[in-house]
Amino acid sequence: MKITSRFTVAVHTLLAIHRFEGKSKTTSEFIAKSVNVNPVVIRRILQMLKNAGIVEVKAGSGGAELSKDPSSVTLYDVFKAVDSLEGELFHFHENPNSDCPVGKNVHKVLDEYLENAQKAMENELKKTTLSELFQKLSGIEFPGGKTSKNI
Amino acid sequence: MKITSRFTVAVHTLLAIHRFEGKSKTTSEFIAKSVNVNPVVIRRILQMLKNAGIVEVKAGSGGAELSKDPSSVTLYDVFKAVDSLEGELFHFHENPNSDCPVGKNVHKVLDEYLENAQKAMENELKKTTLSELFQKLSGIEFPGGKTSKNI
DNA sequence: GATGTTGTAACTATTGACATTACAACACGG
DNA sequence: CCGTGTTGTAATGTCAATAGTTACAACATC
Repeated sequence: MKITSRFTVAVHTLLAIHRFEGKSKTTSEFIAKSVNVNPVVIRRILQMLKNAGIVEVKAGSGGAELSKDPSSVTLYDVFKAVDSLEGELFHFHENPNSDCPVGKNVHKVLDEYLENAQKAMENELKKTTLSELFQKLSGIEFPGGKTSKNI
Repeated sequence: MKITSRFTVAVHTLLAIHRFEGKSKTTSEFIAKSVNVNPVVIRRILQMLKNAGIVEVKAGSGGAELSKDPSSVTLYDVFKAVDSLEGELFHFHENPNSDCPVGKNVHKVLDEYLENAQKAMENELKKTTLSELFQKLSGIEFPGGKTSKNI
């Protein structure tokens, strides 16, 4: 039923990369401690985010940073980068019986509505950018209105 | 990543119950042949649909029928009946480190957007009723505009 | 070159969906 | 009221996918 935790881990990772920019080197091990998973899981996700052009990862020297303006990266972009293995949210049963009028036509009847539902979800994710999330985190951490730079 | 096939199987089942009303006894075995799964899978799903008040199942004599006006049952109702085990579409990683400013606040930052995305999907499912699906199937089977009653 | 990190493969553990078998409970026709 | 066919449900097996873990070569920087 559920969408992989890779998605929330990826967002957490991006929040951490931004939050600790200039303060700590955001290695896979550092991020892994914040998320509370194995560092290899973070490396795999960083790799996917890199392939999507969202982050740069520094092999050897260590650490990762954003490679795009966070106001141009939406939750949908992150979702697609790490979690859209097959692209289909709903799982249709495999072999409806084409000798039955229902089995023969069930895809024609249903597919349209399933696609629309998935798109509605994705469009909602498109509404939120990373910079909004960064600001929201900042607002929670520093209710006085300061940014994390002002510690 | 995917939502269980129980959902599409349930819709298929409801389509079959309606399509063969008065023509064939829609036993779990009959429906199972159309869907192409084990009859027990259908019985379990019929049970869930029964618990949701969507169908009546006749123990002993066999067969199932709708127990609600199909124009009052939406895809969302079916979805909730069979697939909403925990209610959460997204899977948040379990134990973000509360000693880290990101881990401590990641739920406060993200939850709202995840809920909205799920609701957007669910609201889209609420737009479609069973009677629309029945009509659409009929339109595909009988492009001349007749209903299945006119075979 | 020493050190620390990434990139990635290989293997394991765990979970969940679904298939399958089995059988008691039940309804109805004869 | 018994035989037949069906449902209701438990128990078990199978399989795929996620995620955890170990291991190590490739790499960058001092």
